[in-house]
Parts: sequence; structure tokens; C-alpha cells
Amino acid sequence: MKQFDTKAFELDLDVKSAVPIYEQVKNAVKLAIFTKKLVEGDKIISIRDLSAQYGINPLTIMKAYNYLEIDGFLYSRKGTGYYVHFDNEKLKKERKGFFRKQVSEFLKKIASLGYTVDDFLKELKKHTK
Amino acid sequence: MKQFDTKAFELDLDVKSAVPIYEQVKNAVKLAIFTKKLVEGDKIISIRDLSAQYGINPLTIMKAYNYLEIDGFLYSRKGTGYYVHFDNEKLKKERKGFFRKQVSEFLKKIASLGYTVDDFLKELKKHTK
Amino acid sequence: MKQFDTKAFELDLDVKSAVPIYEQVKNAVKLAIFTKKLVEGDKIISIRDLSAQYGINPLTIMKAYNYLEIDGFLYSRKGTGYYVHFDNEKLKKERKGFFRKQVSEFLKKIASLGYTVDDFLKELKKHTK
Amino acid sequence: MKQFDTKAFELDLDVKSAVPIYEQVKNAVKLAIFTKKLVEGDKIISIRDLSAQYGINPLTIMKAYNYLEIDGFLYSRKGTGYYVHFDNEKLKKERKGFFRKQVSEFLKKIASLGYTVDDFLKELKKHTK
DNA sequence: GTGGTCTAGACCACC
DNA sequence: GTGGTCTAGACCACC
Repeated sequence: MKQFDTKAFELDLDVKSAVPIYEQVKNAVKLAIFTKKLVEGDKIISIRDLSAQYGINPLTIMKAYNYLEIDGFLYSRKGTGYYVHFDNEKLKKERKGFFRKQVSEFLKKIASLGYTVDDFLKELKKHTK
Repeated sequence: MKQFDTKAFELDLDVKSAVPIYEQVKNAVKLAIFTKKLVEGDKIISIRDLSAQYGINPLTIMKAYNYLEIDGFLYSRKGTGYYVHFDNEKLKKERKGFFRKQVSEFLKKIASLGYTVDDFLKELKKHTK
Repeated sequence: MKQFDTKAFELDLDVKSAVPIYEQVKNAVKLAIFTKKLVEGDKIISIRDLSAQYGINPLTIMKAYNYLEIDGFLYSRKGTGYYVHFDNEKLKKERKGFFRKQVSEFLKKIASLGYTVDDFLKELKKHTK
Repeated sequence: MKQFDTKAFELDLDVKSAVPIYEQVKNAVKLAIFTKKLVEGDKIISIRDLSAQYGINPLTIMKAYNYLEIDGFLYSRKGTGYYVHFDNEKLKKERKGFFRKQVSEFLKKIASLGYTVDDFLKELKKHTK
């Protein structure tokens, strides 16, 4: 019964990745919040359970949850667990910032490959057809 | 006259960056090859000269050149230096494939944040101004 | 107890050899994998421990592990160590292909010296005695 | 007319190879002698011509010819060039030694891949069919 | 504890 | 001159 009222989230953990595990956990939670799979007040899966499910060190998960708490995505209640803190205003801003970062990084990347924006727009047409 | 027949490449080195120095060097060389500033057979600036120019340890540069050799962008001739191995066919395919992967991953990412292509195009205008 | 869950491998290190130390380490690990003394998921002895055991610089061992990672034999998890990545299918094919290439090259070489397969078989007997 | 009475030899030069160029030259000459394409008294292609043909540094070729002279495969006549010294006895021994080295190295290699002599004999059948 | 990057400097083979 | 290997040691992020 232990997970009765908690909400899990999708986590494509890749231990072989260069991206630190705590970052992967952080990103998975944020994505779930951005896409409203996790909403205000939801109790998130416990450190212990997540640790057991994926064979990750609990300290690593705690680090992820801690950062998420600092960033205002979660809050902790001693003895009960971590909960989603859906601050609509802040979220919007964060989401926008996240998006912009994605765009800017992407543009840098293709530039470093010698591609122009026009090349991208052409490629885009193949995807939007 | 010592660098008479070698070709340098643009390198915006940022020692404070989180991106390792050897990665920055790697990317700069790759970009020069992708954009055909360096072509098949060109002799690239020597480890020692590049080391001296930027105050980077020679080992760090060798690491970069080494990875580029593994990836087939350079080859080394002991006693003479590193040369560009511009395999046009393979290169084109790799570059195109890499680009497409970037585009497709990017589109997925923004979609998962609830953004549309139009949102992106709007954002794009801010960058291209 | 620190090495409780790591697996060592046989390493006949010869510091005086013309074969670089990192190559010797690489070959020892590959052999252990080819002969299934190391299998998928096994945690390999840490850079530091191996370094201490043989009095080799950690960087040298890291270089070996690094190449093995590039070749897909190992993968690293920051903070925990290097693990064997035994892709059975790929491995079998590679090993077989490599072996065949060796045989075919060898046969060509001795033929070009004017030796026959029978000459080889005679020579072989001296080795297998 | 300059090459009127000199004999060339096949040289598959691979500047990208890890094998030093002077070694490649040495081996090519030796192979030509072992297979009797070059025989006693033949005048071998001059350092200058070989250098020009392959774009190799003359010093590198001189090094190869020097070693071959030391090993008794060539002798030099000041002002005229290098000549093949076909010492039948010595040659036989060298050839035999070369062969044995090939065999022994080959056996080590396949052993390091985890293959047995029996595996080799099976593979051999496919080649001798 | 683990791997990852970087340095300063030595010494070698090759051209 | 060139690349290639190795060391001793510092400092960092991650678990």
C-alpha cells in the first residue's frame, strides 16, 4: 500500500550517459511538471522507492529532489515526503526560460556544424509535412 | 617560416567553460573541416605551436587531435605532424545525419514542453535580428 | 572489503616492452572479455587500485579504459567506476572477423615469403610440443 | 635515362600507418629480395628518385638503405648507388628467422583473442579448399 | 570512495 | 623540428 497516494513519473534513466544521474532525475521531474503530469500537491514517489526501482543511490536522488526544492518545484514535509509545488507564475517563466535555452543551444549546435538557419527551415518542412 | 605550410583554424578558447578544453579544440577543428576551411591533406598547426599560442598543455591538445584521429578527421605522421583526412563522402553523410538528429531531437523536446513550431519561429526572429 | 564487488583481470605487465603500457592494459581487459572472465555488468577494478597495484600512473590506466570505452568494451559511471559492456552479438562478430583477418593476412605474408601451409604446420609442431 | 639500369621494387607506402616509413621501405626491399625480384648485383632505385616518387624525405630512405646495408642486404658504391647483395646462406637464415617470427607472433595474437590452434586449423581448411 | 581534466616536465622515436 | 608515452600531483564533479 505504500505507494497508494504517490505519483511516479517517467524516467528514462541511462546510467551509461555522461549526464549525471541527479540531472536526469531532475529533468524527468521538471518535464512531468511542465507537461502537467504532476500538479500542485501531488505527492511524488519517495526517495527510497525510486532508489529501489532504479538501483540508484538514495543520496543521488535526494540531491535531485533538493535542487528541485531550491528551484521551487517541490517542497518537503518531514516524515511524509516530497510534494509538487505548482507555482503557476514561476512555472511559466521557468518553462519559457527552458525553451529559450533549448532554442539558443540548438542554434549554436547547428552553427557549429556549418549549417545556416535556412538549412534548418528546409529540414523543418520535411518534419511538418 | 616554421609554420609556412601549416593551416591554423579559428579557436575561441574559453578556459573557464564547463566544456573541457580538449572538447573545444575538437569542435573548432571539426567546424573548420565542415566549413571546408581545412581540406584533405592540409597540415594542421602542430601540437606544440598551438600549445604555445594558447598556453595550453600539449597533452590536452594531443588528446583533442587524438580523438579527431579516432573519428577519422585527422591522421598523424610521426615526425611531421597532423593532417586533415577529409573523406568527402563519409563526411557529408555524417554531417547531414548529425544535423537531422539534432533537428528531430530538438523538435521532440520543445513539443514535450508544449511548444509549437510557430513558437519556435517567433523565438527565432529574436535571434536572427 | 573495498574491492568486494569489483573484478580484477590477469595482467602480465612488462614496463620495458615496446608495447605501450596502456596497450598492454587494453589487451588484458579485452582478452578477459573475449574469454568471458569478465562479463556484462561486471565492475572492473578501479583506476586507482590498478594504479596502486602495478605502480602505474592513473592517467595511463585511464587512457586504456578510455579506449576500451570508445571501442564499446567498457562504460564508465562517474563516481562509481568502470563496468563491462558485453554486447554478445557485436562481440562475437568482431572477434570472429578480427580472427579471420589475422589468419588471412598471415597466410598472405608467409606465401609472399615463399612458404607453404605445410611449412607452417611443421613450424607449428615446434610450438605445440 | 637516369633510371636505365636501376631496379625499382613494389612499395605500398601508407603514410597514415603507425609503422614508420623507413620500416615500410626496409620491408619492401627485403620482400623483393626474398621473392627474388631483386637479385645479386641489381642496382636499386636511388635515394633521390625514390624520394621524389613518393614524396618521402631522402633522409628517411637513407635510413632504410643504411639498415639494409648493416643487415647485409645492400651495399653501397660511392657515387654510383646501392646494390643488392644476395648472400644466399645468410638470406636463407634471415628468411627462416623472419618466417618463424611471423608464426610466433601470429600464434600469440590469436591466443590473445581466446582462440586455440584447433580453431585456426578449422579456419585454415576454408582457405585451402 | 569513484572517474575526469589539466599541468609541468621528462624522455623517446621519427623525419 | 614533429608526435607519443609516462609520471607526479592538483583539483573537480559525482555517488
